[in-house]
Amino acid sequence: MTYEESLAALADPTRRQIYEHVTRSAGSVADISKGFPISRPAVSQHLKVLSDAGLVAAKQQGNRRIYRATPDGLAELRQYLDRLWGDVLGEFAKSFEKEL
Amino acid sequence: MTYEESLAALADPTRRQIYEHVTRSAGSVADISKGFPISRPAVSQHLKVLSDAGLVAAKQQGNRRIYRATPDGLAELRQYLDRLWGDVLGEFAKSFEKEL
DNA sequence: GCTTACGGTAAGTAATGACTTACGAAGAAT
DNA sequence: ATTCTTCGTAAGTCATTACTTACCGTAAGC
Repeated sequence: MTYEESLAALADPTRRQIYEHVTRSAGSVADISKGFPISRPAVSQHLKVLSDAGLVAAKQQGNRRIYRATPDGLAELRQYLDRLWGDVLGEFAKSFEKEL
Repeated sequence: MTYEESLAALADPTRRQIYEHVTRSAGSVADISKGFPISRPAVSQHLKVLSDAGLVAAKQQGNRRIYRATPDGLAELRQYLDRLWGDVLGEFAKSFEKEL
């Protein structure tokens, strides 16, 4: 569960769409698959990547697994970007000083 | 210059390293290439992707191009993640209510 | 019991993309 | 003027990965 994994997980367009869907409403794999033009195993594989990144988590409910979004992976990613943001603003300010 | 581009740009490990390097200190393509085990054209291609995403920008200086990090692309990405963060926290809270 | 629904995993394929070398254009230096 | 540096781009190669179909285990329904 690192920010690298979250970054790689959200980079793929369809996987990002799946994540956004889960973000808005949790559901079983079959439910989630309904809205996408790819096969159910493909969705399952995407959910595994999202799960490894800490972006979603599954709760077993009888025969089905309910996937829902978790804050963990996203929090890590936001923290990393905040660090970058600080560096960028710092260097950006320094570049102005040099130009004067 | 969309958040999708920034996401895809930062997903690749070596490209992310290049970006972080530029973040800390601006420099020419040759300068940046010094620290990496890949060819100069490869670095150039990575810089193009970063540039298209609005993460870096080049300033022509005679024969050389000085690349530096720009806030634009990173700002878009952070904004997108903030939107996601809100959705995730909202759904996360609702899931607690349901369990009680 | 048997069958049906759910979902993870294996294996194979096709597309994407990260790299290489080769080349060409444009400015600096001698 | 020509030589050298800088850097972008084209073309080709190799690895990664997103997808497919096929299969298996497990729980629910009849």
